[in-house]
Amino acid sequence: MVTFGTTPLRFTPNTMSVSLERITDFLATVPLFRELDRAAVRGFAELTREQKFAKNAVIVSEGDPGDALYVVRSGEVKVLLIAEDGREVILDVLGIGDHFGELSLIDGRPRSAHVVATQPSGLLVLRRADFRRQVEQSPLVAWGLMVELSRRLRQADGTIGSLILLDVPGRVAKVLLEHAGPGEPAVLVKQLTHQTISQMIGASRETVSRAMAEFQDKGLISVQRRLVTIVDRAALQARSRPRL
Amino acid sequence: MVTFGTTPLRFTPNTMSVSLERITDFLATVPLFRELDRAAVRGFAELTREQKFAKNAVIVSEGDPGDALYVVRSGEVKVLLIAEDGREVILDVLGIGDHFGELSLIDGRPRSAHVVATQPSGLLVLRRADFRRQVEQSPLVAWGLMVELSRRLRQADGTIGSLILLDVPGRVAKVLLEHAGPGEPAVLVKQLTHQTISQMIGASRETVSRAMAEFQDKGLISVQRRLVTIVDRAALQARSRPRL
DNA sequence: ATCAGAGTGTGATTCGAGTCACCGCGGACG
DNA sequence: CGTCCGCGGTGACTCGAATCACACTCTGAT
Repeated sequence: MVTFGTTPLRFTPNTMSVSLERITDFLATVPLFRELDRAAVRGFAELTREQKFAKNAVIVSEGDPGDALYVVRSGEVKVLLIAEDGREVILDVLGIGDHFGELSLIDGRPRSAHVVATQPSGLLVLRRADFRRQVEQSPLVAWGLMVELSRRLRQADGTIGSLILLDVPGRVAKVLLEHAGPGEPAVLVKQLTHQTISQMIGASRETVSRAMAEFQDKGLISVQRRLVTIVDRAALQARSRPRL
Repeated sequence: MVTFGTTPLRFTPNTMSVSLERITDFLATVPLFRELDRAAVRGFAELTREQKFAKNAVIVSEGDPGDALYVVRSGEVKVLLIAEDGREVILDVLGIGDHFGELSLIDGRPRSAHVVATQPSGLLVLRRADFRRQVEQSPLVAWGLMVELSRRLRQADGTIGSLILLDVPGRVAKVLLEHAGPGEPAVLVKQLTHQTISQMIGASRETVSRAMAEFQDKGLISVQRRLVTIVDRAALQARSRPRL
C-alpha cells in the first residue's frame, strides 16, 4: 500500500526530486503500475513530464501519429469520435489515475479517437521509446497493460451489447450504475450532463431527459442540484437488463 | 513463408511428431506468434491439444471460469452475447488462424461471451498455466498479444461508433466492406446470411434484406447463389460513412 | 425425385426515439 | 447586479426500423 497525500519520509535535496517523489507516489496508485516496486515506478516517473491543458483543449486528434501515453493527474478528459456532420460519440470519460494513448504506442497506428479536456487538466506524458523500453524490460508492466486492455475490451463489448439490446432508458440506467459510487443510496462519481450521457449512449438529449424524469418519478433516483443519487439500485439494474 | 497444406520436408519418426510439426507450421502463420522463431513456436505447439467441435456445439459459455486459449485450426466459430429473451448479438465471426479466450487468461475473470461453432471445427487448446509461463518468458509473445488486443479494441470502438452514427444500410455496407477480399470486384471472404449480418449490426433480418436489395438495384453489389460481390467499393464506402 | 428446413423478398402496421420549437432556471462573469 | 448562456423540461410531429404475416427459393438429405 502506498501512502498517498502524506509527505514521504525521505530525504529530498531539491524541488526537482520532491516533485519526482510526488509523481512516483501518484503513479503508484495507478492500476497499470500497481504491481511494481517503488524503484520501478520511480523509473517511470523520471521519464515523465507534466503538461497542462485548458478546458476544451484538444489533447490528441484522430488520425494523428501517436507517440505518447498520457496519465491523467488532475482534471478530466473525454475520448470521442467526431462524425463529418459534427455529431460526437463519447467513448469514455477519464478521471484522475486513468490513462490513454497506449494503443498507438503498442501497434504504431494512428490515434483512433480524439481526446479533449473537459476540465483544466494536468497530464503526465510518456514518450513511446521510453515506454516501450520499460515494458520490454519489465514483464509486470506488460502484464498490467494487458489486464487494462482486457478490461477495456470487456467494457467495449458490453457497450456494443447494450446499444443493440437495450432501449434508451435501459442504456441511461446502465450508465448511471457504471458511474455510481459504493453503498446505497450511492452518489455518482462524476457530474454528467444529459448532453454528455446522450453522447455516450447514442441517444438525443431530450430522450435522456425524459428517461431520467421517469426514473425520478418512480423513485429510482433523486437529483439535487445536478447531483444524481441512486435510490433503488436493484430497480435500476432491472431496467438495465434486456426485456422488461 | 510457411508451406501450408503441403507435407513438410522433414524427418518424422512417428505420427506424434508429424502432428507436432504440422501444428508448428500452422501456429507460425498466426499473427500472435508471427515474431517468434520456430523453436519458440514449437514450444507452444507442444503445449497444445486439438479438440473437435460439431456445428452448433458450445465451446465456451458466458460466465464460465475461463482457463484456456483457443486457436481455430479449421472451421468457423462465432462469439456472441445472448440476452435473457433469447436475442443474440454476434460480436465476431472467427475463422482459421483466429483465436479467442485470452481475456480470461489475462485477467482471470469469467468468460465475457459465448462461443459457438458455426461449422464443424478443430480448435487448438492452450491451458492458462502453460500460456502464462510462455508469455512471461517471452516479451515477444506479450507484445504480440498486446498488438492483437489493440486491434480488437480499435475495432470495438469503431463498431460502437457505427452503431451510433450509421443507419442500418450504412452498417450493412460497413460489414460487407470489412469482409471483402482484395481487388475490385471483390468477393466476400465469408458466407454471411442476412440473419447473421443482422445480429452483427443490431438490426432485423428484414431490414438487412431490404438494404441489400437496394445495394443490388443500384449496382453496388451483386449476389449470385448467396455469394456477394462488391462491384462499386467507393459507393459502398460512401454509404458506410455518416451523413448521406 | 421429393420433401423439409433454412434462407430470402416484400407488404402492412406499429412504435420508439429523433427532431423541432419553445420555455424556465441558475450560475458564471463582465 | 444584471444579463447571458449552458443546462434541463416538455409538447407536437415525423420517420426509420421493428414486427407481423406470408409466399417463394434454394439446398441437402433420404
